[in-house]
Amino acid sequence: MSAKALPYRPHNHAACVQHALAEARAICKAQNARLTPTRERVLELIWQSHKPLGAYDLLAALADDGHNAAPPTVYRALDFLLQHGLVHRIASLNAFIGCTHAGEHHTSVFLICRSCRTALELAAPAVSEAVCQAAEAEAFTPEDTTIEIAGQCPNCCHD
Amino acid sequence: MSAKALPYRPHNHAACVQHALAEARAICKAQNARLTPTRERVLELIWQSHKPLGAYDLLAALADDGHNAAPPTVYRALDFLLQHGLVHRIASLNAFIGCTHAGEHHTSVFLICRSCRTALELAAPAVSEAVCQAAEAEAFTPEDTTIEIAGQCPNCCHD
DNA sequence: GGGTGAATGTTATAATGTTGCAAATCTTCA
DNA sequence: TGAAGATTTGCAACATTATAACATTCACCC
Repeated sequence: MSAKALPYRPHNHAACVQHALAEARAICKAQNARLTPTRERVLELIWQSHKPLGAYDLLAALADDGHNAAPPTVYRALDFLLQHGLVHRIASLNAFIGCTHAGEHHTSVFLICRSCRTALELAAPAVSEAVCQAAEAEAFTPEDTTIEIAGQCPNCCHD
Repeated sequence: MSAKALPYRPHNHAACVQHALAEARAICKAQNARLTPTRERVLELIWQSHKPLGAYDLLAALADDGHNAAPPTVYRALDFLLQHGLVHRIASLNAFIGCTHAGEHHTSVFLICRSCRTALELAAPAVSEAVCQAAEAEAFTPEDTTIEIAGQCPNCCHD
């Protein structure tokens, strides 16, 4: 990863997935959390693309595996992955995507293309900073920040 | 309105509502849009508080009015109000709130208290600016921006 | 190898949002 | 006026997203 692996550019996506899984294993080990087969499989499925996936998409994918799962199975796996910072929930889409900054404390900004549905996660410290200041000016204590920008990615933006 | 009518401070809320309704009528007139009784009633209900309301809350409130409405009634009214910039949707809550900057072009930031559920809408130009720059740096064309900060408002924040 | 807590399976249901079509209402213009 | 056309509403069914409650299985630890 590192250095501008833009999701909408061609790239070795298998490596992307492998990297994410390896990092997840390391993080879970460090936190003494159990990355069970179901949880790992859900994470892998989420990483199959850079497009956010719905819980029921994941459910269908598990069904294709032969795993006859019910909704709670997926939601529980997602809760676990969210809790450990391995995936993010995209509120404006009711969907989930792999975290590209797992392990680091960060406030993410998501650029979500309405054409190809690819989502790019940015750390965007300047945005975080501005948000914190705005909150502080209102004596508000931020706990959780949702920043999602829908629009056109460079690939899909034909003026 | 104007000059810091903070929603979590005591204020003449009836005036708040009246102001919002008057402005809505003016905006619709100017845009040649029909603010029908149902639409106006939904807007008024949304303005009953500074807490975002769910579509089914509105549905229940309409039922209390004696208006035996089905979900599409509410969702259509909400679509209209959204389209004309009279309300906002809070994606992280699946809920709706009156717009305090109706008529102005703006990217809003919402400060949403997890304790009292009050939501404050800010114009926050510095945040908008930072977001635009982050998007531009990725050659991304923003169309719609969702910025929602959950946390504790000054009233509810007891260290 | 039995006790304990975590994880999963299973069934049902809640909450949120949409589609499609018919009836009513408003607007327009001859 | 009054009929054509467009907008709005009523209504029934359904689709999607998420959770509750309880039983069962599994992993771990002595």
